[in-house]
Amino acid sequence: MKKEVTIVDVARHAGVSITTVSHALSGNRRVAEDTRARIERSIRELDYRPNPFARGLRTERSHMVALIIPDITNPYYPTLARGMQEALLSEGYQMFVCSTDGQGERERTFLDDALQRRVDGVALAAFATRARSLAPVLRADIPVVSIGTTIQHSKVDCVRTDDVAGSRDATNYLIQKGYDPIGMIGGPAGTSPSDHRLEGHRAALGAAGIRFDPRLLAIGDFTRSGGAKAMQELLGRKQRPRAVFCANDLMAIGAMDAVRSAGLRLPTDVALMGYDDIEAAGLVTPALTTVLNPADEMGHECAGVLLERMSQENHPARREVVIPHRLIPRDSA
Amino acid sequence: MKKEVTIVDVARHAGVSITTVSHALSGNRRVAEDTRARIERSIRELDYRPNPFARGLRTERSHMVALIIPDITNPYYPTLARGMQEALLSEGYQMFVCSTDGQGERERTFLDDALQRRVDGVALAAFATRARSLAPVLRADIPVVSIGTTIQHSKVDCVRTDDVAGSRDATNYLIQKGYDPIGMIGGPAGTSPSDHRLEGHRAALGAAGIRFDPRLLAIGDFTRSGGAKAMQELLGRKQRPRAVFCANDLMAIGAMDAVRSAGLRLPTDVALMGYDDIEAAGLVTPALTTVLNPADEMGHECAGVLLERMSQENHPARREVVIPHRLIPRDSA
DNA sequence: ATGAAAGCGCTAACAA
DNA sequence: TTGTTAGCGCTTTCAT
Repeated sequence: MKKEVTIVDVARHAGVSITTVSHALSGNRRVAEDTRARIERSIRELDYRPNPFARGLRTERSHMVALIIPDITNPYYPTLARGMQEALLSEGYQMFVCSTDGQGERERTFLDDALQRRVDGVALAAFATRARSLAPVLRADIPVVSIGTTIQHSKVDCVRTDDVAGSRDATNYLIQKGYDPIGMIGGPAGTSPSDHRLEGHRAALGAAGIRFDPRLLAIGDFTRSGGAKAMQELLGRKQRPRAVFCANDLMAIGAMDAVRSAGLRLPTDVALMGYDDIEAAGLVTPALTTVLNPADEMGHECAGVLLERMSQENHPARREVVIPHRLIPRDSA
Repeated sequence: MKKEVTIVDVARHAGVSITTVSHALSGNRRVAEDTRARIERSIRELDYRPNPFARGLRTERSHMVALIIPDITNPYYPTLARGMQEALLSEGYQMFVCSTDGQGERERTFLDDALQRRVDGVALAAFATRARSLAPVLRADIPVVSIGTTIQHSKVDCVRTDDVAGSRDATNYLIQKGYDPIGMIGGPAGTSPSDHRLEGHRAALGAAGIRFDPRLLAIGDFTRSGGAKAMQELLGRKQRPRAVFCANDLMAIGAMDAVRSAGLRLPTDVALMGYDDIEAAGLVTPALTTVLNPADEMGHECAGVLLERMSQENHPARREVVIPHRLIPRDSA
């Protein structure tokens, strides 16, 4: 294990002080052209890489952000992660991804770990999180962007789609197609995307003069198997829905499984809609009619919002970015 | 922005020296039971979190590892990433994921970034990488584990499945089912998984006394659209294959697309096999017959191998872990 | 346009 | 069993 090259080595090699090397690197003050050239040559020749620990110790910045998501095997999130990382990389930030995999307490664990590692920002796509578990992060003045959910706190930015409108559109689509009755598979109550998607669903029914019937609603956990179970439930009830709007694609795909195992046909016996437009939505048969929730763009926006906050001392006003959704008609409804 | 709590604050609050606090934290030397209790109480009361920069500056360890993968939207990799992170977290390591998205030069960029950030280990699932671009990492004595590919270097561990045997099994399965002729969609030549999967394919044909016909081979890039294009090519050739073994599931799914757009039926006109058993393999219609390449377990093993190397000073012998594969018969062949 | 030097918060060698 | 202290490699204030 040979010794690491430090700024001292570079300074000596270039015949300047370490101060000058530091400034040549950071651009924080003017350095004569030829001096800078000499320094750059030394850096190259010695293969010098500034030590991030020493740097961080002084500056209290890690150039790291944490992305906390509920389920990395839900293809929506890798796409989001990629969009976000793309934008961060170009500004010299790295990102680490924490998947809580449905374990609520892991969200706090991850938040804690992020704090401990002195991340410069946090993006949170969380179901279980209340503002309370964010308290330590906010106290540390670390920028937070909430994905998909508005968090009521003056310092938490938000990037989301209009879930209410998206679900209204979806349900309207089913209404216009003439399906009756129309059911829904929602997410756990109290999590914001669930609540909003249910709200939009009810709004559309209401506007069409249809009474919302709680017996046509089942609850899943946003996974495929959760969707299957919820669909089984619906199929077992007295009044079986003719069409079902599912709060995400994964549950819709699970619902397909259940419809098939019940010996029913899609979409002849039961029509189905999802939400997100993950890639699998186009792969399944029949291809899933769904609402596009542009993961890639969401990721980009999250990065943008965080970068803005991380770059300046003066705190800009709270931002709430709403990304447009779009209905994607396919074969399942 | 209030001042951070440091080890000095803890020491003062507990009425001991910072040395003792440090040792209470690291366990590197005995601390009297009541002293330790007092320190722990102070830590809790002050909400102290050791500064990783200061720590890293002294210890030269970041407790970070980098995972470099070719394509995060290929569902195989998120699963692998999760398996790996799971195992790392329990040992106090974090991981950041770099998806090169088919851009060969980004592999080097990421490697460089990892180096700069002083990661303690690197897991590399790379196509484009030659030992040469690993040189700086190896020079820095950073443990590297190669995923899926044996890299000829005494210090690079490897975790992989037996791709040759897996593809042999797959092709044998097609032979036994009586399909004839049997084609293949491979990956770019020169990348190890491609080469091995092709090798196994040819071995199976050879053992069955079937001559390998290069006109039954097309090359894709491991993506869905690449698979579709390759399949189109095969369908356009004079001798159309009756069954096609694809080097991964994503390409097999793409091949399905192509078969359908050509107006042919699956598996009646063309049978298809994949490799990996990603979740989508069970979702498509007909469900894809494939070879299980256990991503989760691979991730765990990678973490294990890295942790072992990172934990000890004495360098254990090079390790090559081979994870068993398994054929998953479904409906596409 | 450049340097000298303080100090960020920790670990570990040395001392008691 | 505990404490004193010298750095780790950098940024930045204050000088020149």
